Amino acid sequence: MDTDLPAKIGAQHLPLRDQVLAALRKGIISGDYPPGERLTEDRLAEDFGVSRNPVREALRVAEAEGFVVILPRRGAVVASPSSATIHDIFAVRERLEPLAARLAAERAAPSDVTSLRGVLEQARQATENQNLRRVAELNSALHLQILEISGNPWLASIAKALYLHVQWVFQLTAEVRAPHSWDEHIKLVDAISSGDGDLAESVALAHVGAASAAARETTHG
Amino acid sequence: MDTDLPAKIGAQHLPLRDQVLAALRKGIISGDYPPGERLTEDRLAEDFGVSRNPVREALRVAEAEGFVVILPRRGAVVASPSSATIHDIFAVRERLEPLAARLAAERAAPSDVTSLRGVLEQARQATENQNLRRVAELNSALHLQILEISGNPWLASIAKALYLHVQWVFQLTAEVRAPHSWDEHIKLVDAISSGDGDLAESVALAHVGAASAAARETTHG
DNA sequence: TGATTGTTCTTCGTATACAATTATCGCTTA
DNA sequence: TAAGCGATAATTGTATACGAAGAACAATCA
Repeated sequence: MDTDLPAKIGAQHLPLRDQVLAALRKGIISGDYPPGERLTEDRLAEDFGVSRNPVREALRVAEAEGFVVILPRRGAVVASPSSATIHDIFAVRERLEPLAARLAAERAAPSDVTSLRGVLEQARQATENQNLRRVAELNSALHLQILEISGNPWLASIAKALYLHVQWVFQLTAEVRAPHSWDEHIKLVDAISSGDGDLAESVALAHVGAASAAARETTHG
Repeated sequence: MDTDLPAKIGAQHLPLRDQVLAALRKGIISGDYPPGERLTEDRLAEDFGVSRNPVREALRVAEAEGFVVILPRRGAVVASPSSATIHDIFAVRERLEPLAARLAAERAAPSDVTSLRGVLEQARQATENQNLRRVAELNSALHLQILEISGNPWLASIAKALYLHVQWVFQLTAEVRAPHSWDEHIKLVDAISSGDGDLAESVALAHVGAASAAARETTHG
């Protein structure tokens, strides 16, 4: 109800509900709010220093996005992504990310390719410096950028949401695959910059497939 | 605030926000709230006989689902699905519905197959009776049922949302393709009941592809 | 032990208030 | 008449309070 708000949430000019939603997503993905944790409206309102109204609106959207489960009259709890869930998500990603790669290959402007190669280069450096956190960030950035380049907002938005959930689960277990997935990323960017949609699609499929297999091992193998 | 609420929204025991969301979706898809229409909170609150709070929560979710666009400090307007949008949606559906068909073929229980064939039979009768509205309903039911049978909730939820948008756009233009799409539906159910995932996937791809082509013709051809 | 009751916590919805912003409309002026 | 300007109205964004209903859990009683 007073000035501790910007400190905790950031002094943007976005509606509070959006700031709360962003903070909530971040808190959940980071493990700050672990799966199963009860999220009472009062508690979140206090955590973020806002009233209950923006919290409630943020919770509804978080539910639609699959981050929380709301039981009527009982409130919200952080969702518990099971291995079944992660398997289901990968099944969808295996269809969508190859499509995104194909579209990206067909539509990428030279500046897009330059930008993708920039990410690859930064990742190479981060790998040399053993900065795994940074490598993971760049991994994410690369995928999201390809989604944007695809030029299909529905595809981008859906795949992005799925990708967020994958990040969430992997952060909770422990990402191991990052290092050698970069060979695949290089091939993927090469395919996109070549403009060969078929090639980009098949490389992306192999890439997501490998990630999916690794996920299976990590989560219940 | 008084007793005109259950009359307009239905006396379910769901939270009002969910009832409002359902009514809002329905109003938008039916064309009751046409694209571009301003949806002020007070107006919706009056329409549904509730206060602003449940309306606001419903609007946030409707925005996440792509039915309305919310401009900060300026309120919500019904989204305007352009031909670009519908093209983008079909591009995604062409990947997801075949996957759903494959999974359904691989997992369908005998009761599922019976249920699907029941829908087909009802559709045959409705077609004989020239009941086009009913045919459209059954069309929708068949697709949604296959999504359920796929057993992948993420896939089902995403594809369902996309399908709703397709229905919306087609209702606004005028569905013509319904009659001869039922040959394809029969083939699809046959493929699913045969348990042949490859076949089901390719039939579904052809089916969505045909719908996509028809959509292109209708919307800007 | 097992069923019932009662207490407490929380959500859900309503109502209200008010600041900030945006839209509207009439008025002035060129 | 057309354009620009300013006052006014309408709407959102946020906060707060309150009552009702439901769920969980403990205490009571048969």
